[in-house]
Amino acid sequence: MGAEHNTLSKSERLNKKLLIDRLFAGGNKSLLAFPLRVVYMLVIQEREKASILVSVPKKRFRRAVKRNRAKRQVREAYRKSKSILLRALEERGECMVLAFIWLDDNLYASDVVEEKVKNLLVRIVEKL
RNA sequence: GCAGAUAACCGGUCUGUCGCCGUCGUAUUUUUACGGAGGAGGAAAGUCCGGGCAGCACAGAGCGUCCUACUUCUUAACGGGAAGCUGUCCGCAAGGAUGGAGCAGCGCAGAAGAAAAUAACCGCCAACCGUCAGGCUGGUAAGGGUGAGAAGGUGAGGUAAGAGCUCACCGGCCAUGUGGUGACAUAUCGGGCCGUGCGCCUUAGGAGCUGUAAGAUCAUGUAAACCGGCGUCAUGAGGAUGGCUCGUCCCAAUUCGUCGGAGGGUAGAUUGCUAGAGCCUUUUGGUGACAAAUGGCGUAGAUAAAUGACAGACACUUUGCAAAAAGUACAGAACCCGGCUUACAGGUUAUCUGCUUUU
RNA sequence: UGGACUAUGGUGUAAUGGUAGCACAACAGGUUUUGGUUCUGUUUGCCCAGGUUCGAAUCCUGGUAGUCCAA
Repeated sequence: MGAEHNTLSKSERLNKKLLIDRLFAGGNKSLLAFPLRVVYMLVIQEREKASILVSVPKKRFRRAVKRNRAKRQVREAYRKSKSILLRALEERGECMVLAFIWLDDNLYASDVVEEKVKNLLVRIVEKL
């Protein structure tokens, strides 16, 4: 696995209820790049270096088609640019859990979303 | 040609790069890697009906409660569908929308109006009283205004005035005949003949409850819940049968303590999970919904939830002389089916209707 | 995913199918030197669209928005 293989398999998705509860319980850092907010937390040891979760509230888009599109855009953007984060984590030997939350009522073009995700990842790496 | 009606169908295509989820094959101890084949809808939506499937409950009868309600069919079933009957409304038409068990009995109907059902306010007529005004007694449903609804309708005869009081026609009801499986239609006859709406009610048919987050298995683990034994406390005939009654069943139940048995919940994994009242072709039966037979097909299975992102080309629509520009609907499986309802850019086919033109 | 329910002035909340009330708020006027209190008056409503009915906030159907429950 490297920068050449920009995969995003099932094991990189966050689906453990306990971890999600801890992530949103409070006290964790969050960054904002409108229309996205990211919440992240360092964890001790997981199978993957970083696992993510994308959330688009039903209040923002009532129709499932638009919700799915927003989630797919964010996932795609993370898949393309996750090497920024992974390299930094590998240097420090730590693991991380992230949650992306959609905040706006409108859809955006894919390149805009990708730019915002990159921006967030770079800022996370800076703050480590 | 234009404008419509009905029914059925489609609802973008191709190429490249990078990915996601099952599955199959090969390699590999596993991890994993490579390759093959596949991967959202007509509504997947709303969750409005009906069923399958699963768990729990369950001797039975009557009543109650709830649902359905023109007829005949269709189906696993339905409140759906088909074909018909009949009333009302819309449309020049093709057609469309919508209602329809029964009326034996009972109740209600604001305001208005004399009166909302064993009708006399005004009016009309007659007798009596009075001085002319009028009063009083009786008859009268033709006229008046109100109202959603006013005592079958129209005409003629008749009468003091009127009145199905009588007659003709129309409507309605009863009986009989004919046609139809039937709703019903139609013909004849008869007696002078039913106010409207809603509800109760009556009749016929039907309905156990919960839902795949059901349920099953595994692993961790042993509770204050369950079962049985023993002891103990107070009460003294009850408890169960989904609302009530009858009937039936239990003969002990309840409190606390103790011993033994059994294994519940939470988080997780696997399963349930996709071959099913399945889809397509042809033929036959049927007006049709649909049914039967023959042949063929293998067709998503996720779980904080995959089926995608980007680029290019084409196609279609609108604007435009052109170049070109803008746009390409509604919408995302969550156990599975049958319907219903709602949303939907644009397009195709068939039959039919109206108008117009030509032959 | 499965199920239950609600929608009435700016806010909270009533109404048996028959004129939509009440309280607070807002506004205007009176009282007061002024403000408050108080008195009088006014304004603003049945989620949307169909249907049943003589008549619908109420009954029925379909939408929209919101709330709750199971986990």
